Amino acid sequence: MASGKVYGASNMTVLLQNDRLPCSSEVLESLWVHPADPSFQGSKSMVDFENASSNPDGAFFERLEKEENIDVDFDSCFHQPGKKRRLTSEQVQFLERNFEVENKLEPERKVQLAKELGLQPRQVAIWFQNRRARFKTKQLERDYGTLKASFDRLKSDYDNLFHENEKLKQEVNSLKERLSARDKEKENSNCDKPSSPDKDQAPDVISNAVSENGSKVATMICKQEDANSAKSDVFDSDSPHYTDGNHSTSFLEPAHSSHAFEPDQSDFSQDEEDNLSDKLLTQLPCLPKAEDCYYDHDDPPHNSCHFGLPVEDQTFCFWPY
DNA sequence: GAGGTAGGCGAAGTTACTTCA
DNA sequence: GATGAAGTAACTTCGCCTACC
Repeated sequence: MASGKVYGASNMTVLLQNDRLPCSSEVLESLWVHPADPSFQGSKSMVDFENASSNPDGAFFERLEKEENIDVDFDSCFHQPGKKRRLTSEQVQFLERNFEVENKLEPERKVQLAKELGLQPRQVAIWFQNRRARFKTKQLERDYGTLKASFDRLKSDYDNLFHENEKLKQEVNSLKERLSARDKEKENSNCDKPSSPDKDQAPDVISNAVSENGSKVATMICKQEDANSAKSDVFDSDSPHYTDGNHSTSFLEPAHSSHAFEPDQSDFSQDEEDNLSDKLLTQLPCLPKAEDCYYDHDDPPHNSCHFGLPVEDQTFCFWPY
């Protein structure tokens, strides 16, 4: 008999742990019937010590003392608070099946289960309490995993967009430098030839620049849109969608916060951006006007990824309109 | 009907023990 | 065999609800 085997009775449980018990383990071992045993029948699976002890003449324990020639210390045998009495795998499986059906325990069901398992109703209640606690812990772990995966995905998206944004800023700076160099060159030539101003010169520069980088500029516009949508994906604890009772889905919903991702303007002022953008836009008929980039909130384009953000919330707006 | 009390239950946290690597 | 970590039965405390007086 392995130590720690469970001996349950309707009014007491006994832990056999080698030499810890003052009464004979062999005696108790012989009294125990494993639930898998053919003789296992409901509450008969365990010794009914309550009935035994309630025997009018105390025959059970008298017999125990006689046959084993031992001094049965009832209290020390059966009232050992804090001693662990592992449930058998059959008992656990039975309880698990019942837990799947209903994780709460009505009094009648508790008594019924206790009867069928040969346990005390209190043991059944405690098992259900602990099982609910374990279930909750597992559920929290699952929720955490889901949230973390979502966070990692968003963070990865943000990092990609951030780096792309940095690259595009560098390209804009480079275009600016070329433009100012060309302007200077033009001024010098104007000094030499005051009549014959070439009004199309600057646009040509832009056009050339655009022809070289046109696809990238267009990409820039789209990416700004993406940035806005990515921004709106960030968790917002103030979001009305987040409630204790319904947090399982809200974390995937867009948060309408305008300050989650602030554009980095440390190395490229908004005024500079605006000026350049004005120049670019006035010379780029191929690009849509800014107002055309935004849509009526009630009728967003199908391919849009704005999540219905109001225009004023779109902090990545690249040019004035 | 309002207020006090006892009992039951569940959640959360803890303790003590078992099992296993 | 000793040991630490993980699992778990049982306990404690607290809050809430209900029945009863």
